[in-house]
Amino acid sequence: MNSFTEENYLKAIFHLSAEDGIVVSTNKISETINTTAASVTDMLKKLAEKKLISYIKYQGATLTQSGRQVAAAIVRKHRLWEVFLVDKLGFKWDEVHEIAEELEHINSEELINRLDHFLGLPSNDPHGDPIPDSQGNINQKKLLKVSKLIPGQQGSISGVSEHSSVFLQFLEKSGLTLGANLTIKDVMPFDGSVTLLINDLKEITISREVAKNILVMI
Amino acid sequence: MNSFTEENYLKAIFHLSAEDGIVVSTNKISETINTTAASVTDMLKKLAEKKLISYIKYQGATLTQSGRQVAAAIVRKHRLWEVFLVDKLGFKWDEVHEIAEELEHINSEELINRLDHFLGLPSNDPHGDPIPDSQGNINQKKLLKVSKLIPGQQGSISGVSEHSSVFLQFLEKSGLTLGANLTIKDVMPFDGSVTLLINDLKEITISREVAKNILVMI
DNA sequence: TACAATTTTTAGGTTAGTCTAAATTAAATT
DNA sequence: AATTTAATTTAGACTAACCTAAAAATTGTA
Ligand SMILES: [Mn+2]
Ligand SMILES: [Mn+2]
Ligand SMILES: [Mn+2]
Ligand SMILES: [Mn+2]
Repeated sequence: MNSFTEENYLKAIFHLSAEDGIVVSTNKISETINTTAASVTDMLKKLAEKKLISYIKYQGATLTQSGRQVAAAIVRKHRLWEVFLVDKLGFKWDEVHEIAEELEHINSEELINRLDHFLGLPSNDPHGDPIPDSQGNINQKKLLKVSKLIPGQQGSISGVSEHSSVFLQFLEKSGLTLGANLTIKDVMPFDGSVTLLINDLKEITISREVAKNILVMI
Repeated sequence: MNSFTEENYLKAIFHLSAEDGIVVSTNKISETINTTAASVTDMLKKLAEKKLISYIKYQGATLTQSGRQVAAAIVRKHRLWEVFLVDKLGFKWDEVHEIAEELEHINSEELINRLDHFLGLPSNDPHGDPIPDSQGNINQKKLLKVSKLIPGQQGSISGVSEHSSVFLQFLEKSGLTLGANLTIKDVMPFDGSVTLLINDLKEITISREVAKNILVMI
């Protein structure tokens, strides 16, 4: 088995390689996991030893088949637990991430499969992120940043790329919740702020920075 | 905060002092936690430093007020999660202990109180053990071992003092489940085995060893 | 291409939790 | 009370995960 720490490294590499391409640098990992680069180097050697990553000195790391599977399993658990916390225990979507960071390390196949059924085999977590299946496959729909849209375009909010509590609370307060329908009214050339209509009801203007972190399906 | 390891030591001392009186010996702890006595000594010093136990060299340890509260909180979490696993996810009572050993360390007051409500504020876990309240108070009813009963006496199964999977499966198979009504028919003088009637229906004979580990309320 | 800046690795240490073997203390037995 | 046995502690070491500071490699730039 892998330790909590090893699992967290694998998860970090998983998320970083999804975002940034394939090879993940020591420094990027050290930032996301909040350790020093020296510590990361130590761990990369160890994970390579265990054949969970391939690692070339001074180049970076990529997950192997088996490393990716381990990482996907952790992400699956994280997201299923988030669904549980929101759907069953009534937490808000901005309150569940930290708790899920702990729950994702609970080690029982049986548990997670029963939980999956108990929750009704959900395909997405409370933030719109797709839940990997038990084989680790992810079915990700193509999503667009609101900042990429032009006036007249429509879309429904299907995800966010920023998960901080303040950001999620802001969205909640503004009515920018998962599933909301957006129509782009105007994009200000000066700073890129976007004026849009939510569910054909409420007009709101958001900064480019906010627009970049809201993902819609067209 | 306390580490997983510290929590496990506190829990062990908690359970041992409930069973065996007050002062808990180094060796008893090392047995229940599966470490060497030397390791236990180290940890006892550390827990005493943190004022979670009082510890006298060569004498043994007892929980302080604050140590007992920490331990009770862990037991509360363990038992609530066991209820969740059985009532909501459909696990059998002999399958949940190991998973609860992991879940009991998840650190969120909010989570555990919401879980408590979600489960309907249960007062006992699937094995009949009482669930401490959020202040750490336990409301334990007086229970008797079946081995202490004499022919003619009646009682309902309200707990077990052995939690191994094999034992629980045996009970299940024999119809000796929580809530079953027992009438003592006969106690064999030779080896102490007990013949009893379950729910006025089925007669069964169990060894003295089994009888010692079934607890009834009269 | 040569030098500077940045990134990454190595070297050497620390802490928590564990272990074995030896020493010490307490308990039991003669 | 003396001695043997059992329980407990101490001493010394190990591993995982981390750190800082220094060295090495890579990358960017003049
Ligand atoms: Mn999350
Ligand atoms: Mn999420
Ligand atoms: Mn249990
Ligand atoms: Mn139990």
